Amino acid sequence: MTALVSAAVEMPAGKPYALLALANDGGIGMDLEMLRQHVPMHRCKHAAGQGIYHAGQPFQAIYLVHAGSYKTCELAEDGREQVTGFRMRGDLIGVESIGLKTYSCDVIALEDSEAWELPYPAVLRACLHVPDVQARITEALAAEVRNGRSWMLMFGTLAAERRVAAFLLEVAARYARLGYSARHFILRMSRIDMASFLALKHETVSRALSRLDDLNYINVQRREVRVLDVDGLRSMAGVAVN
Amino acid sequence: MTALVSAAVEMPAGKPYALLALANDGGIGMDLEMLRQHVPMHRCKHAAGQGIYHAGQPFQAIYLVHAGSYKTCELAEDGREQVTGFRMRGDLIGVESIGLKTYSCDVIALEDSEAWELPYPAVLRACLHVPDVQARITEALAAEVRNGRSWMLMFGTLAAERRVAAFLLEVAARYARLGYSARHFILRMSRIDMASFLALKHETVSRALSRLDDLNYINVQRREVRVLDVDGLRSMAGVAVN
DNA sequence: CGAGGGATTGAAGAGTGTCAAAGAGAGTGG
DNA sequence: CCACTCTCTTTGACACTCTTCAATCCCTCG
Repeated sequence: MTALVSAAVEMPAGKPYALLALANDGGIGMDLEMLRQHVPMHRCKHAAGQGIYHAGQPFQAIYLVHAGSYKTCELAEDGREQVTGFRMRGDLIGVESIGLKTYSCDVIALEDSEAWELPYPAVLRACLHVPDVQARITEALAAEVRNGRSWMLMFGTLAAERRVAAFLLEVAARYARLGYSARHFILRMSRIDMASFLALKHETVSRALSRLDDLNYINVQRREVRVLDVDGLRSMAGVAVN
Repeated sequence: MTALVSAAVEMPAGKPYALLALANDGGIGMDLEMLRQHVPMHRCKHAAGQGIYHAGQPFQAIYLVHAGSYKTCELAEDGREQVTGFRMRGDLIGVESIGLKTYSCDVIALEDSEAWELPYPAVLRACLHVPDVQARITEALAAEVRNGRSWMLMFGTLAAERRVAAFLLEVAARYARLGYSARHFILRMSRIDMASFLALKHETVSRALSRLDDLNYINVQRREVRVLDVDGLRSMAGVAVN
């Protein structure tokens, strides 16, 4: 059973990709090979739970997720913690710290994952030699700002259940964009991480998922999700059903 | 009384400034005069309630707030609405829409205000001729991403009262950065806008302010705020008091 | 096989939201 | 200049969602 599921949703990490995508805002086209000529890319593997970088460490590079998935975490002085996003294949990590001496957040692998390290000085040099690199980064950052604001809209206007529905639709859309099934997938993050991101408690998330299951909008068993009624989810998330 | 207050907190809009600051992340230094040589800046006045631009209109320019204040609003397909930020003198507006054909949100004046329009094609040209312009915009965008994430941390981890306390401290800090009093200021936005931004209802914001008043952390009368106990506010907002 | 973390579910309580009413200012028109 | 209107704000009472605390179950990993 578990093996079957894995086969159905496993990511073909070896498949080459030519898009540099960021967050949830569609692919940002850039010729990876051209970039590679100017920027030495180091492959970095991370075990589940391991960090790419932590807040306070010197900012030296940005990262491109190659396989697996990561969470970004914001930390407060008094110990409060907040998951601010999840990154998967094609997402850029670390751009939020551009302009700072040190990284502003933590990035932690949710599973065994791999990211490519792009030393920032080399990226800056590439901006001068490779057309569009600078513009792409700018647009990617703008997309990330928009992304954050659309999550604000969700937090501010949707109740718990609807928030969870919106989250599932977003996850499904991201899988679809990567070429995987939007109808059947495995959540990479724990209920606790999901709850933190959604500004809820993990029990509330669990209950919301159970209720979506009861409504036959989805079928959920621990981290495995099957979407049964996309329109039901959409109307719940406040998205036009057409 | 009202006149006295106005005098105490009025903004000397005529005072020239040499910093291009964005959002809440400190000033981004840039030589405005040098920029002006390459970018024609049109002064745009907006009456209270009037919009600079609305979601869906063609993206043609970014704006630099010169006087007054604005709110940015995100809109959902089903009519839900969310205030995502407040902008004041020195803040850049419109950068979130870079890379799009149309603006992604609404920007509305909270009072009679003035913004300088910077046509985006001219800004792009300036990037080629004026050193650092591109880098400044990139860093400003990165700062905006960080800013959004720190608000996420606040939403996700602070209860209503503490959220309001954090908001007041942030407003105070912004006034201080502009050279005004951090101890005595006028909120430019309605309780409803404040509540939307904080993901609360306006009655809850009103009650939270009343309670902060009862605790003698602040003194509030409609939109006029006096900060009496900064440390009290800070500890409530989860910020180190030292 | 046991240990431990993650997930689910229940019951009770706190914190916000909702609904309603009333007061205070600002702006308008007579 | 004053009365009037309208919006914004405040406050109360009550309802309800979400959180808290707790117990149980399940899966994974050593």
